Amino acid sequence: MKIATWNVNSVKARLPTVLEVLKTIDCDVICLQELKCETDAFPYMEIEDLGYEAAVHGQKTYNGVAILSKTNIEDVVKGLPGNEDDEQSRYIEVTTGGETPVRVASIYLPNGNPFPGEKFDYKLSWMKYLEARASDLLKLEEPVILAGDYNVIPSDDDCWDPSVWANDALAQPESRAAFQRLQWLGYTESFASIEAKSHAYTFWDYQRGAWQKDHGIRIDHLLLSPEAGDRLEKVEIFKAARGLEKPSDHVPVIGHLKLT
DNA sequence: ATGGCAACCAATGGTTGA
Repeated sequence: MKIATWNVNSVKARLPTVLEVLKTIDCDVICLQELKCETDAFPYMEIEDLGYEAAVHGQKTYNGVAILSKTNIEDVVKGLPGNEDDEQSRYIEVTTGGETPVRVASIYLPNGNPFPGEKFDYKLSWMKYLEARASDLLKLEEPVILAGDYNVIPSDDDCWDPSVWANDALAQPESRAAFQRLQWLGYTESFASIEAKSHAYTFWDYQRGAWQKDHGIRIDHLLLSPEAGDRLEKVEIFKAARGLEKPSDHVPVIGHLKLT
């Protein structure tokens, strides 16, 4: 199984680009974030034409997450369980995969800037609910994949210049600790576990020529339960997506799992 | 000199993102 996570930064504003990239990477499951459209406005037809079923949790203007799968999607959960009062569409979870079912979540974790402040508090609170849900999902003892834009730079080696990010919500010790706690629960951070490369990025700002200078950060991650982590074969960052016309500022991260 | 980009909604600018 090939599974990807990708923050598209508006599915409507760059639909041709999105469809082209999805065709190129040809994954079985795709987790999308920052749709910036309401659930009913999602381009279901175009996505179905590529062979995908779609589960969508959208909202007007901001946020919005989806999971696309080439096999049947079941047991859809919209919103982070336990955090039902959250009005922002940042979490969707499904079971898919056909004969070898996997539980998959598409996550758009709050940015948290400016730090410190209310938005940072919201980020940390959201991460606590995510940790509780992640813990519950382990009890399934099945392959679980928590995929998304975590808005966390795990270490100083995951950005081009730590000093630039020192006061940013994405690199705060509290953000990193909350991300680390997911791994202490038993989840494997795919890229770090088998690529072990520093200064590999998944996001480059539109500003200041960040892409041309390779001033990026690594904030899009695939976290795997033990049942999925054992079957991880390869992780790719589809960097070419950032060089296309009208690109998203994020690129897809793709995990290859050998599921029997 | 401390910005510079892009999307969105609404409106010819403000908000948000990372």
